[in-house]
Amino acid sequence: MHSYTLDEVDIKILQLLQENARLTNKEIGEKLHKTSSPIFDRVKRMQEFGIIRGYIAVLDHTKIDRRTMAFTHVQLKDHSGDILESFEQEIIQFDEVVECYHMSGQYDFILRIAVSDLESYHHFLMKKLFQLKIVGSVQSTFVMKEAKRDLGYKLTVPKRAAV
Amino acid sequence: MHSYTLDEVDIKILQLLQENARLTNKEIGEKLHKTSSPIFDRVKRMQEFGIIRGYIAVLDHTKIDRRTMAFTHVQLKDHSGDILESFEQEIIQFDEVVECYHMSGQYDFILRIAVSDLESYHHFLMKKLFQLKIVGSVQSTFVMKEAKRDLGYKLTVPKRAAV
DNA sequence: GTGCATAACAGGATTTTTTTCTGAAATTTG
DNA sequence: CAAATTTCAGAAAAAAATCCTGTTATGCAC
Repeated sequence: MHSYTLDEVDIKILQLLQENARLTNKEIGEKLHKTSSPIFDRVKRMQEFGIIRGYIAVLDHTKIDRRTMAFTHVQLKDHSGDILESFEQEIIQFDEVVECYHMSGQYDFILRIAVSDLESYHHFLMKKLFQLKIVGSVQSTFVMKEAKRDLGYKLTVPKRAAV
Repeated sequence: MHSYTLDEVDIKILQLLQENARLTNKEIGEKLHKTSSPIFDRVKRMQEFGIIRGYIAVLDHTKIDRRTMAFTHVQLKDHSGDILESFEQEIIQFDEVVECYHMSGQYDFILRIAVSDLESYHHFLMKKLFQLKIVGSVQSTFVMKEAKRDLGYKLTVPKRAAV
């Protein structure tokens, strides 16, 4: 079988696991009025189909010396395919860069940067980002408040959701 | 005790759990040349101290009808405290808004939007974001490629990391 | 350095969960 | 409606989490 259509039970399981991946199959089953067996089978199948990509621990970034978060908007001087590729390859090596997206529109890249403080951010700009000669303009903005940061997605039962 | 200093063993455990929260204590122990007991105790303590906030399943967003990702930069018409608060409260209710940050600098808010396609994005703008009368200007850019998306952080042994 | 207090750890016992298996019930399909 | 397939419950086995005990290691005061 090479396609998978999520039903309501799958959706519920995914919603629960997106909130708390440590729920036992029994606990999930109780919420859905089932035993642990079908939960086990469904989770296993969704893993095999790549719907569930993995399970991770979420840390409090304020407690591991990453209090300062910024979005850094980067425009390159040049836009040949090779240039884009090599910028991308270099920038994602830096630990400060936790996310890097190649964007349409005004900016070529949006980076999410997580560092301990402004001094570290300055160091990142000077010693790392600006060292890449292809960088044109950079615009930095800092997160003052995280109003919402969902690592999961709200799910709905799809009309056609074969994967 | 009300402070916690992470040592090398804690750091290693956190690194491993950020990659794969399904590792057993025994497996982690083997990598660190310890039995499962100290791993169990340390993980439990780091949970109690809020260093580990939780465990979540990571889904493939392309397989759950959230293929289109955008960053939406919002400027408000007004900046009184109440206005900011109420915008924030309203915008985070929408399922399309998976992240919302109150920013310093040019934009007041950066939103990460995850939807199925451009039509849905258009719908979000017209029927939801633009309905909030306080919204001044909006600039949308779309993710063409996710070059890097780390949900965890690289950790280093801190000089002083009491929490 | 010595002794004391504390923290870290190994090993084992117990409980809980995962995982596998089997057959019955429900659903789908022709 | 009958056959095929899927979903599920229940039980059994294997593995993991959890708890406990005592020993070793570590840090600290003197």
